[in-house]
Amino acid sequence: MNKDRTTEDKIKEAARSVFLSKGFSGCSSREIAKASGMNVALVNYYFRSKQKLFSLIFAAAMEDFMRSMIEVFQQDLQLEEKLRIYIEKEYEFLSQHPELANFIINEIKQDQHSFFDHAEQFNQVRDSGVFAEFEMAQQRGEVRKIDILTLILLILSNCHYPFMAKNFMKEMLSMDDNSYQNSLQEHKKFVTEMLINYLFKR
Amino acid sequence: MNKDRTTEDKIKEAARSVFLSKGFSGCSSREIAKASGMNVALVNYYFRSKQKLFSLIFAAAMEDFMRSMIEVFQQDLQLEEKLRIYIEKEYEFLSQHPELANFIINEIKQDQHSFFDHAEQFNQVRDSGVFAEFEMAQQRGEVRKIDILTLILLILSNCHYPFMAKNFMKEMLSMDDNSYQNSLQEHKKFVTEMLINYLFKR
DNA sequence: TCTTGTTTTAAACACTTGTTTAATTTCTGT
DNA sequence: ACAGAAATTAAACAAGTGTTTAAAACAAGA
Repeated sequence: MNKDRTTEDKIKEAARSVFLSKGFSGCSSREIAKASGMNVALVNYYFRSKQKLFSLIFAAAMEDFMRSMIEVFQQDLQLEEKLRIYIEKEYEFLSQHPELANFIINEIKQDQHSFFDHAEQFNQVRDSGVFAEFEMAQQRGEVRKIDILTLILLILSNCHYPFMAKNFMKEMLSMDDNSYQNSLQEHKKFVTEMLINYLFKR
Repeated sequence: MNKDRTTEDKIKEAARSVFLSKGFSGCSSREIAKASGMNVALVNYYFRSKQKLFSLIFAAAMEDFMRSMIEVFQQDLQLEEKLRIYIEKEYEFLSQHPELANFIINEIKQDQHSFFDHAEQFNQVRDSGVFAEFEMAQQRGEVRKIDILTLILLILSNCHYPFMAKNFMKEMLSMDDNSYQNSLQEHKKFVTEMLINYLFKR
């Protein structure tokens, strides 16, 4: 069991929740303070500035966001299995953190002069060797010949977008939240099948 | 040749540019004024409020964003041709308006209590009859049996996400803007092939 | 109890926000 | 040239912004 959450943790949790749903420019320090039950001065007492607090939250969110990719790609598995498991994990994870994809993609886009470094997670993906692995499988004729960007885009598009465009899709098809979430479970199967069919020769 | 752009138009163009790159909450009235070479009072003189100006820009952007979908789906073509042409048009359009997908998806997401109505464009999509057409083709056994949400998601994911995640992908794969744009032209072909292969039986 | 350091608070700071005012300039038709 | 309307401006408004200050409340060890 946990001890009482400290004030610092309460603020951090509130900040995460507020930042993720509204973005850095969409909320104020006072809103975060109020959401945590504290006042503005405490936010800066513990974290020095809104920007520093945000950087903290963003870095943690980035780790979460990239975890399944890094973990699965590093495992010793057949490429096809890696893809299956990654899709499974990503849908499961994003179902529980539906705002994360939007948050990361947006804040990276806005981060004009690279305020924070996303380098570490990206390096881990590159260093996992999965790209080289894919290229070797291409040479053995096991997988379709496409470039790495296309490969990653095919995968991430179909994993991230369904969560990022939730409200857009809900309004276009007049769906409620529940049936959308449920339908995504079905969608996951089609995405998996389509990608495997397309990428792997048999 | 155009006459001189009026002040109203200058402000509207500046507003579009600023709103699209920073979002509603990411910019100020004064920033828009400055970008148009005018001052703050003029912005409200012509458009009454930041919110009203934004609604105007958003509605126009929404029309642009949905145009290819509506136009192509309404045409009298085979389903497979519709898909081919839609992907082609969407990539061409988003290449010229790379910020649009992000803008629409985000502002709809933030629009908690449905401030503006996106209903019209969505209705036009539904009224195009393309969904019923797809379901009939399913019954004739010409296309794979999947629900409409999955169909639309498969298509939009692969058309929108590559533009929405541009900076994210560029950083992950250490690419510059030029080579990314070029690679997307290749990507388009793979997406088309994959979707057609998967959806249509032959 | 007193002291020292930490945590919390209300208040203030300077600056930005969206919006409005009232005065001035520019235009237009007579 | 003049009058009335439209366009433009600088300035002001109240409210909100991120951040800091200085005092108060609290904790713990002597």
